[in-house]
Amino acid sequence: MSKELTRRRDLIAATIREIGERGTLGVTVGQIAKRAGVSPGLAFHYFGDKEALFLAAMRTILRDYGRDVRAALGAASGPRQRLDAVIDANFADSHFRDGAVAAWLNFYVLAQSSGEAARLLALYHRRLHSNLMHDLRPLAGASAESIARRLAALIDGLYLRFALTRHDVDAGAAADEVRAALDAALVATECHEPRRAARS
Amino acid sequence: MSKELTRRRDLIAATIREIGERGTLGVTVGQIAKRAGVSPGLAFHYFGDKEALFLAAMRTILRDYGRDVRAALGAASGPRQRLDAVIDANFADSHFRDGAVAAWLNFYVLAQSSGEAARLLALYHRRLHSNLMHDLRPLAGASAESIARRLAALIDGLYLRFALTRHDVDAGAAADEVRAALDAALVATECHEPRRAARS
DNA sequence: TCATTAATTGACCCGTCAATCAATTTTGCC
DNA sequence: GGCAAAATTGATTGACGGGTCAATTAATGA
Repeated sequence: MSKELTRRRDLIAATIREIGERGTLGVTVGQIAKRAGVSPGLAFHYFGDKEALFLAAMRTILRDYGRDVRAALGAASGPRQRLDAVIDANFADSHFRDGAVAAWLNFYVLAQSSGEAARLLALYHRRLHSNLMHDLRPLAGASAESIARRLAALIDGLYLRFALTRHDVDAGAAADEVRAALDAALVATECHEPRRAARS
Repeated sequence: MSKELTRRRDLIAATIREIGERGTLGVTVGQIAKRAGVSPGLAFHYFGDKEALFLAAMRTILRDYGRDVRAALGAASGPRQRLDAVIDANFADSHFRDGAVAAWLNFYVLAQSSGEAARLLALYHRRLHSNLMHDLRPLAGASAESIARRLAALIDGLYLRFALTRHDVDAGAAADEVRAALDAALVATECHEPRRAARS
């Protein structure tokens, strides 16, 4: 039984690394199995088919992400610190390591045609949104909803850009950009009522 | 000779639609050719291989995007109006129509392993950035650079989210979000350091 | 020790698909 | 009409990859 868990873990890790290396979900199950030091048949034995293996890998990535966020929140106190923690967690090294980036990109593609992938993606969206809302509400009141939407999209967009720009992937800089946007949004709501958005 | 142009156009249109329908670059050249009302061989005759066909399709999408932006800018006057125009153009219907969304997602995946795709993507990034900078400089001065980076990422992130969320793809709402972010950024810079109007 | 079960292998099947190419049709031209 | 060049076909090839499965090996335990 613990043998099975080990195998599953190994295969999932191999899936992420292999996709990360080749950049595409078009890697073969054989390549993944080989990297896991296992025969191709075993991957099918444990996961059924290739898509299920990939989705298991994404579930692992999302679980790790959730763990990181929770850990960061645990060490923070007060709305602003907690928001910073969420932002930092979204650009933690673990999200750029291995093949997480490539996995995410392929995940987006798959989410268009796979109901399960779409479900998982929606889960991520909901989690991020509710994490932001929790600490944005006390700071921005009625504007919280709109700010949360913007921050979430900004996080995704920055992740995309930083991930796809070969040269220097400095995750810290991305987190700073989000913080700057958050500052601007908060200052703006305090300073003066935005005409188009909700009032604070 | 104009026959060739017609064929190329048809094949490119078919590529975008086919990818849009299936969601993946994993469509076969045969399917694309069939949709274009042409034999598979012809696609290879004109484009060489599948990747070249797809990149030609992306070049078309980017060219259309550039055209939209230029048209919108032509009808605008003053920095703020021009920024609004750029933002609107980025969420014009044409970017969501057909298979543009699916093409973009697969383009991101390909940009990881194809130099040409990466080059094209960088071109898009540069264009967007310089469009934003042109009219942000007079409005935000020294903050322009950072605001432009944030707006560009926000645009990408919102596009992703709106594209991947089946239910309500209201592009206008996305544009409003970007405008709200722009307002906040400008208000924030004004509040922070009440400054004289710009240099350019 | 040996029998039973679980884990694992890897050869194999079968469909698929990118790419080729010889053959055929169409076009353009005199 | 008739001829050369261009356009187009679609059958074919060769490789490849997902998934299966019968056979083999390891673990368990009495």
